[in-house]
Amino acid sequence: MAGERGGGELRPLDAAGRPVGPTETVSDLAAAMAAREATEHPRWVWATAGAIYPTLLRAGVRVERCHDVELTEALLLGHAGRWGEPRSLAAAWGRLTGGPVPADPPPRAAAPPGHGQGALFDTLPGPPGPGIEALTQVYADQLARVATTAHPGRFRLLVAAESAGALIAVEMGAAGLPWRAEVHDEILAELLGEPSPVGGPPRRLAELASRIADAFGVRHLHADSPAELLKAFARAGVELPSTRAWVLRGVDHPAVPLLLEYKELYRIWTAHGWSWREQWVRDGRFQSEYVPGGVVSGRWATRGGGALQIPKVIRRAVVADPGWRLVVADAGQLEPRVLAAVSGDARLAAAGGAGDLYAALARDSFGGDRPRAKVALLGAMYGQTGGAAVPALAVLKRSYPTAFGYVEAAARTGEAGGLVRSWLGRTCPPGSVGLGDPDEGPADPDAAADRQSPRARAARSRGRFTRNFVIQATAAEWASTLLATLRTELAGTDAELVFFQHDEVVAHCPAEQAEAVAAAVRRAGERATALLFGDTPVRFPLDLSIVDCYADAA
DNA sequence: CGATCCGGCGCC
DNA sequence: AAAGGGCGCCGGATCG
Repeated sequence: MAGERGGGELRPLDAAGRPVGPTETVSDLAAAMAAREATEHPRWVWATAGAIYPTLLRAGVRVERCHDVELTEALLLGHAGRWGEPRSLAAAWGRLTGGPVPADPPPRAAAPPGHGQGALFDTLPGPPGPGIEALTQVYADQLARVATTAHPGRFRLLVAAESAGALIAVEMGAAGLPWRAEVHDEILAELLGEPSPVGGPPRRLAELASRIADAFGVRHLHADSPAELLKAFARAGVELPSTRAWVLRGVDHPAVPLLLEYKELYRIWTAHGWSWREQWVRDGRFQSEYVPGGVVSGRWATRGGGALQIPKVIRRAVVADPGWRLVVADAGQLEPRVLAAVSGDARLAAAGGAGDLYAALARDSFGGDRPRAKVALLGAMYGQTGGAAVPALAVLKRSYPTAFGYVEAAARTGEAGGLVRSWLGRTCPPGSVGLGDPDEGPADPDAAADRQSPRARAARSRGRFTRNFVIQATAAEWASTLLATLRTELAGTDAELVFFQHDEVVAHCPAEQAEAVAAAVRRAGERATALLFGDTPVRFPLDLSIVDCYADAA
């Protein structure tokens, strides 16, 4: 329990969360924790890693394990169908004791490196938080609540993985992703031309903008304004529902290819251009902030810099330090493999034992047509109802009824207003009642889908969400279990985890350790599979690359 | 004027 | 191949 000025309180607990010794007040919490870490390897129970671990890391203290009360509270509240209630230690304490339940503080804004980073550790001495007694009792209560879940063993794994994720997120944020500013500059110059000295669009964008205006026969056109574009197209006799790229691709007009290029480059300029680099890259590292559990499905989110949306062309700027390597691991076909494992469909599981699940599926049931097999499986997991996927979906339904039934059941539950859970017990949020606004809806009244009532459309949308949730959330669990295991595996090496994106992890390590790190990633993948699914025939192969540059990863 | 919504697109 | 699930972030448009 952290106090002011680096002091704090410590209390030893047993496995059930009962105190087994007196509370000790220390003046240097980091030092006291470091000492115990070295000798006892405890699981630290604290309100939340984000509030204390950055300070500890800065003091040179790494901890092996923790129990994150806030993240656990969120998981338990969700499981109990109480999504959205405050999750802080103080709130949990209030619910436990019948005291006040404070609202959670609003999420902090992203803090670019070197600007207000202090918010992470120089916390203003606000009102004193709940004391160590509250922490102890809430922890014991959480353990008891976990034991009452449908699958306590799985939920314990979920809590452990989520808590480990909280540690990794802080460490990864502190490490940063190796980033070569001069390479980034070269990419930008190549794509965009020279930056404008006055801060306007760079040369190639300006040229494209004027050519687009020419193509419409006007003097000026705001090419990044959808409204203006729609008007311009309308004047040219082309009525469009939107200016999305895939809509434009079907339009025959001389401005279209220019616009598509403009959109692509404009995005890079605004989202990952020079000013982005100045804001987010410091001392050769892109420093974002990772938020485990930031997405309802359990995927991580990030705050700042759009770390999970780095365009592929920009990844050339991600380069290992001299003498170091990047070990990049990507779990291929993760979501269909998850479906194979959780559904208990023996035939699909057998296909999941292959290195290429789609190919095996195609051989088994689609006459060798791999693209068709892929469309069918993706369509089943995302809830596709139209287009070319429909006949393929029928094949899937006939040949893999158990797997098909699994996602269908999740969809039906969602459509009926029910909740679904991941394999380890993460629960989807409830749908907002009355979501379907009768006024809204696509303009075209002839389209069959729009003849449905808004209520029915909302229900179908909800069904697609719950259908996907059971897969996406379980995939996130597999990935975070891998990550937690990998972190333990790497404890004795110089490797640092520097990036994690849903089903992909990047470690940065001395070249001579790269093979060992790659082997550790493989072991971590096998361990994650065994921890989640036990003795399953489904394999979860990893595409592994040892590279200098992220863009060179397979 | 700032706050918020929306269209659009990057990633998985 | 089709346009479906999850996000964060940008600029423009609009609201108060």
